[in-house]
Amino acid sequence: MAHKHASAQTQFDASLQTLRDHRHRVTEPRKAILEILTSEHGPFTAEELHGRMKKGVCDLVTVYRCLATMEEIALVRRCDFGDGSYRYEFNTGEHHHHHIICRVCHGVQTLDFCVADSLERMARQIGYANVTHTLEIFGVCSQCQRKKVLAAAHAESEED
Amino acid sequence: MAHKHASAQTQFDASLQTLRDHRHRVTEPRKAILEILTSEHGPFTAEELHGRMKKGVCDLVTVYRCLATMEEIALVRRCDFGDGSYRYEFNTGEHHHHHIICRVCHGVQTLDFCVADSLERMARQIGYANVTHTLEIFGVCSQCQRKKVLAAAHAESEED
DNA sequence: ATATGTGCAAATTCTTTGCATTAGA
DNA sequence: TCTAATGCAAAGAATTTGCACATAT
Repeated sequence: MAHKHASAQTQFDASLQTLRDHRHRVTEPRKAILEILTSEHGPFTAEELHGRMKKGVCDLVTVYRCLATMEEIALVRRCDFGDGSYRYEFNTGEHHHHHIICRVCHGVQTLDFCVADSLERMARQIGYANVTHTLEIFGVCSQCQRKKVLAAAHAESEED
Repeated sequence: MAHKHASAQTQFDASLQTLRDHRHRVTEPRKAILEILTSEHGPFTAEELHGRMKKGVCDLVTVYRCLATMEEIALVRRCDFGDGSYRYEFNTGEHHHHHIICRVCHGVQTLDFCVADSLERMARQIGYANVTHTLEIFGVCSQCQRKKVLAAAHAESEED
């Protein structure tokens, strides 16, 4: 229980090895992406990742291609927050978690909670193999609730 | 336990009322969409819905607009099966369920199982209001597993 | 009567693809 | 060396928007 996450450095090194194991080359763009994903928090869109890289490391197209490759070998997981772009996060494998997204401010919080076991067990029971899942939770965060209450106080004619 | 789902007709009628309650008009395109969603199974893409409607009822654009309106008032739920388009299903409210999608044949099966309670309770505990979630499960269905085994038997040089 | 909803066309946005060039193993 | 990876430009696909016209309430 001391430290349940591997260090970012360890994850980064392991991820490069995973690339090699799958006969994929360890290139600058791939390292840059994995560097970010193993050291920073939120899941990122391809564009956000590209924006976070040092200028000129690679093209946005390459980011898309790298992420596709990484998803195939389960190095990253893809999330959908429902706003039209996909987001990617490092796949820690065992230590699975989910996000709760505020529908108002779009803030993201990580939930250290996962229903994977029961879910995937059930899927296997009905004959599925290689089971994975995506789960996102949406709500309105406490801060945005407060703002809403204030706004409602001002214009109280809209509450149907 | 006799019949836990409301009849399609009941759901349809109630959905029209929900439109009225929100001061939205009950139009032909909206009726056509709700007709399909309350009577047919799978979640559908905007294009699939449009294809299922009688010729000439409305434009595809209108389907998109109707679905957006309906999602806002929680008449429908949007699902993402990870293939680039969103799918919509009638939101039965209480009786929540999920899908398991075969990654190979893209078949969809409904799971009469939901983790909503524990999830949403947890989200509320940490201060979120108006909590919802999306959950999709992916796997390889038994039929596709069988085919894969056969294929592997033929070309057994590719297993890394 | 009139604001809301719709059709058509065109724009936007995200993501993918083709092909010549570069660079890891 | 030699195949996999990348850059650039352009295509593709899903969804959204603008504006004139139609239609529920």
